[in-house]
Amino acid sequence: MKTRRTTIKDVAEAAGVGVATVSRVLSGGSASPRTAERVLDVAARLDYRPSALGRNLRRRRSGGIGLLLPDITDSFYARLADGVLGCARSAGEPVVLGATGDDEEREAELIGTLLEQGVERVIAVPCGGGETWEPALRAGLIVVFAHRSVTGRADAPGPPAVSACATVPAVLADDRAGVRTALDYLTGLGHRRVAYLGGPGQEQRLAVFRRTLGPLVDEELIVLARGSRDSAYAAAAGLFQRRPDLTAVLAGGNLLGEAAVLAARELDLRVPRDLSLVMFDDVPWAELCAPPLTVIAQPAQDIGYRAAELVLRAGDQRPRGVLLPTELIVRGSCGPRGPSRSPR
Amino acid sequence: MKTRRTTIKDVAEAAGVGVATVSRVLSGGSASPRTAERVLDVAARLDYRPSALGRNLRRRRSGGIGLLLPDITDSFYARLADGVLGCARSAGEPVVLGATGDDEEREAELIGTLLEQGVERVIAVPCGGGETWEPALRAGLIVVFAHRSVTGRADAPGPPAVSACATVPAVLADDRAGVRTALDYLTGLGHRRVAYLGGPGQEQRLAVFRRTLGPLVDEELIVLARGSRDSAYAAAAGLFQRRPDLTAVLAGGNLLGEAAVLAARELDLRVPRDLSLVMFDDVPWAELCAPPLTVIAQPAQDIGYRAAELVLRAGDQRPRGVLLPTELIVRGSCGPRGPSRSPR
DNA sequence: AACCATGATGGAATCGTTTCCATGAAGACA
DNA sequence: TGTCTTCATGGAAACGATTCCATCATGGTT
Repeated sequence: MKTRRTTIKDVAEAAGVGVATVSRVLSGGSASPRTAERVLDVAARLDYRPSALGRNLRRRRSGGIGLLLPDITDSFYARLADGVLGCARSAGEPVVLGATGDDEEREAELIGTLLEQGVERVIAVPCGGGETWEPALRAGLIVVFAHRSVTGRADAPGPPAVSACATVPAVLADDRAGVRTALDYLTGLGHRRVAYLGGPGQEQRLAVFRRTLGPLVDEELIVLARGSRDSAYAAAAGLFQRRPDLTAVLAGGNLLGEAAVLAARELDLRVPRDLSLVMFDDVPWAELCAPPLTVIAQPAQDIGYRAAELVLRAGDQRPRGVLLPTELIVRGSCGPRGPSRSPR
Repeated sequence: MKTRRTTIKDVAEAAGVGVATVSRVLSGGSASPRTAERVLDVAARLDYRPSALGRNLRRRRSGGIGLLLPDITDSFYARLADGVLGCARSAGEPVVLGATGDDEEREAELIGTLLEQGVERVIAVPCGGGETWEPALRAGLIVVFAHRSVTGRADAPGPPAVSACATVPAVLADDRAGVRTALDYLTGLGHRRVAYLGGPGQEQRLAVFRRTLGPLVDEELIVLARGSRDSAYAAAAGLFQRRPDLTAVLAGGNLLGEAAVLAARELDLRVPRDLSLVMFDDVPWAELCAPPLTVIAQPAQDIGYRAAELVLRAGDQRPRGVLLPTELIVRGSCGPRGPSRSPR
């Protein structure tokens, strides 16, 4: 009993006009008011919905926005996705979601799938570098980076050629200001041994961390985890055990922050008495935590929304990038430097 | 400098065969080993990737899985989505995501978009009833419900016709057992006035709640919120103020649980001394909360994965549904019934 | 009245694939 | 050797839209 969908041809016949006319009426081309009305009427009566399949083939691209995130399970990326979804909905565009797991290979694979699908607009939190994105750009993909951007890797061999990725617009939170504010706050409280607990793709933040801390920076206090919860916990626990003299931690993401709280609790470190903690990204549970966490809020949803706006407004001269403000929200996880747990 | 993609025709020419042969070789049809090798070789050399656009048009459907969720920002749905993503990736299928906001209209709209795109396989946490889904099913959509299923609304007028939705497979957590276990636990601790804080689409749980509690049930202690955080908070705060005699709450989701904790704190109710709390859905922050929350864990990711399996395995006789186990995880948010705050 | 500009209209080509069908070659069997 | 079966193969027809282009009607201008 599967009844064939009504096609443009059906509408044309029923309205007694040619398919070209129907197409024109429906996509706002020129047509006489009388014809237009009749076509619209018939189309409505037959419940005609143009198939995106035919259109896409003809246009040699499928509408739709690709969205590549490290992990949809991470509250930050989920909110970012929500922003994209919101903007896409008002534009009537479907969103194709892919999780990269912060793995270059998987990212490349997903880009391939999108390309195959004819998706040509992508919003990505990139994990791969130029080697991943340059080919995609060459293939005609319209890309907007969100939250992170592809920086010419310092460790890349060969001449520092200007990467095509540099021309990709990026919607970023103002990490620089965020890190600075947090560090000012912590050093203002008297902390001198401040650790950084980072995740993948945080070169930018790390650089600011180093620069801001200046002579106070201690490379041993900088720890990078991979994307997973386990890895984050291991990094935090390892750091705390290795360096009992540290008095404050800046966690570069809510997963890292969670891990820090857990590890601190496990090692019987009292927050904020023994250890002050500032976390990047304000999540709902930051307030529920004991003590409530002091955080650097990032406008995750806005980032997504703006990125979607940018990627949809292709062709126009697009701004090179957008920097959205962060905000330090002081709750209860930081205190003045107490007596160090084990002074050197 | 946009260079046209290589098409099947290019490959055919370069390999000195017909396009039909290339198509056959690439999709595993019959071909002589010699030809096959040559075609494969040429295809690889030209970096040929078949365009999904052409294929989709011909097949009159685009591969891909539609995923309709109330809110990607909710940790539970995010994990569910992650499960779907995992399964879809191993099948090489793209996933089109849509957020319904638990709004029937938006859901219907999204279904329309998917249909238009030629997506014919959908995993949904439905919010609309038969009026939304029946037309979709009639249009040939292959649907699997996740987490909730469409029950014939008791309040629907007309004869209780067997809805086509009843034939849609559903992957559900064992709510019945979850609610029972939680209630047994709470009543075992001596609680008699147990409230239920619910969200949209929880008829099933609510029914079990009423049945299990039996004569103890108090309709005034049953409060339903809409999907948003604000609404959840209002519901919780309202409930706590209205009925200071209640001693335990079962929150039907992590948003509701969060709201309950917040509202309790705001009203200076001590958990678990003044108020015992059990929350549906184990989220990472449940452990970070003060006190750590006792929860009914649901296998969100599995639900997504299994649903994806089911929707991909169309045609085969599919099981009617899958019921996945829940687990009560006892932490610190429940205690014996203390002296009631204001005994009647 | 002849001519031109304008705008509505429909036929047909096109997008890149899959798949039906006809063709021809090669091998099997009597 | 003739016939029949089997199988690889390529041409061509879909699929459903958009869009180029030629045609035709209309109305205004000289």
